[in-house]
Amino acid sequence: MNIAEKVQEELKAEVKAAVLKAGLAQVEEIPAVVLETPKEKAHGDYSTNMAMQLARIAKKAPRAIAEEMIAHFDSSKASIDKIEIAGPGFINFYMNNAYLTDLIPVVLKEGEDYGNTNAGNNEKVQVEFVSANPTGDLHLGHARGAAVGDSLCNVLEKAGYDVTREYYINDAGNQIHNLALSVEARYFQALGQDKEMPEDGYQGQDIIGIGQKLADEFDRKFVDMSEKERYEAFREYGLKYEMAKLKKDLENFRVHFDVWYSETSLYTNGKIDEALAALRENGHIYEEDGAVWFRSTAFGDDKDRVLIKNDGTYTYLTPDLAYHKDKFERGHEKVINIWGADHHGYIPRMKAAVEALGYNPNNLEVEVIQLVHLYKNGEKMKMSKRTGKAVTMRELVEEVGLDAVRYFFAMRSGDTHMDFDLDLAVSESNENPVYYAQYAHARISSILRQGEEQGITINNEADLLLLEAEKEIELLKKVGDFPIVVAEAAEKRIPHRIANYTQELSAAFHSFYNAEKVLDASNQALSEARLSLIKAVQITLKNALKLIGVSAPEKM
RNA sequence: GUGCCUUUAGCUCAGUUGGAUAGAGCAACAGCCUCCUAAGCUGUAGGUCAGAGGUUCAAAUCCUCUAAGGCACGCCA
Repeated sequence: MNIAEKVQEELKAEVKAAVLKAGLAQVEEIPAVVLETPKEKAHGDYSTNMAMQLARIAKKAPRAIAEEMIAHFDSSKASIDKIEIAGPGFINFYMNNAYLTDLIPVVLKEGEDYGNTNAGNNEKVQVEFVSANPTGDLHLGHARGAAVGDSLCNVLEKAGYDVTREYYINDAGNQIHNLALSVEARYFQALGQDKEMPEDGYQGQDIIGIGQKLADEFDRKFVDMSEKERYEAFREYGLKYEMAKLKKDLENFRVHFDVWYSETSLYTNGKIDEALAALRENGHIYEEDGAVWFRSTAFGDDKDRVLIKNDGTYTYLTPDLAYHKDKFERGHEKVINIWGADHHGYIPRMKAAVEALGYNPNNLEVEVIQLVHLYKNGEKMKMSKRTGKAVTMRELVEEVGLDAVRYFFAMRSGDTHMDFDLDLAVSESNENPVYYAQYAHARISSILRQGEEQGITINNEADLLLLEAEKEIELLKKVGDFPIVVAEAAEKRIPHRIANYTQELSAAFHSFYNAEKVLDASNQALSEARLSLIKAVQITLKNALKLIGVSAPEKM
């Protein structure tokens, strides 16, 4: 348990003890102790609303209850300096902040592990994200999903969950069929022959590129093949090419997957049949109009869903539910899907399927990522995937820079519609929030370098109790919050909380930097203590930025 | 028409167990570099938390209704 958490736990225990000693309520009546950090510094370091919560149980006025509680407080036990009653009945605690200096050696020692907790209890969590069809370039929406998904995975890992990152490759359905036909058309076109694109073909530049590449490399080799052979060749080549590109783009986006799960494998290894058999056995399947249906309405869906079309092929849902069955069979306790907003209507049927297959639908969590609108020169940019006009993830990164893109997406909760201001993201100025945190890191690095030049370095014997200025204490508190923030972000699946935190921590540092000088040749002891402090800040900031996939530069 | 998401400062957004005077960045205004990076700091101004009811000691937060914008409602994926 980290230090800040420990202090809070002690305090909570004392609050509870005081209620009991004052005879205000029975043990089982006491609500969970809520400690919060008041927005106003004047309201102390922590406050609790216990007195107000007890008003009904103890049948007394909140302020009177607070009085009695304070009378029974053992201040020595929980590093409390002063207690006050305020407002309608808040009890404010002013802590003895000496404990905070204990934090620094811990951070320095843990280094990149600082912030790790076992809040997740090693729970096995599988996160599926991006999972874009391998039929074209990743676009803006995928970039957001990738950024949010990756950050969430990082946060979960740091908070002690056992995370598997997974990409579901839709390599079996209609879209691959269309990909093959699109490649074929582009190939013939590259050879100067007339060939129309299929109706639902992929118009993207990259497919034109494949056609050209095949023409350059193999010339007329495919023209002479049988149609079937040619189709198979293009299908395979197109898929391989697209997947390689996808993986590379994601690597360049600092996103890594543990498992690339092939939809086709569900066909070949019998998982689809197994899933269908399981549903049939449980009586959730019926036939009508020549099709096989899943009675998903029995599990809260608004209509039943076709699993096998009357032409004998599966709908998209069928392999996907087999995939989800497999996710749980592999022992994942929680399965998290990160889906684009355009798929949100799909959630009830997948939850229904999970339940029908015998699993708890609450263990399937779907995080919906809302659309991104790109703005340039104050105008909204129009885009369409069908015509291949969408801005790709690669273009976005090239234009804006990776750190800025990751940061912009990490800043915002995934479930809000987002406006992405290209001009702001591109600007290398104080208008761009990504530099705020990076600049803090670079500044610290610079001070540490200069300290070494001046012979003032971090010293394990430094007297950290010298750190008592207001800005120092605030900065230390922020550093101490980090493990709690990570755990909260993980539990609530809100990775944007981390981006938020980097701003808070940076703000505390910049403010400290302007108020106090770190390197002071005339005060070696204080300089050493402050060096330790900023080193701890640097470590924390770097760890936080790493969680959201943003680099921590030494110089800017 | 039905379901889901959104609506908070001029703009982009935090506010995720209901708490005290609703916050940050940008934009605006006024200051701060003989001093560790001014991509910074300090201060000022800026709000009917879309609207109306309700729940309670207390609501931006929970419930109901209304409005506006977005997305989805396929034997497509």
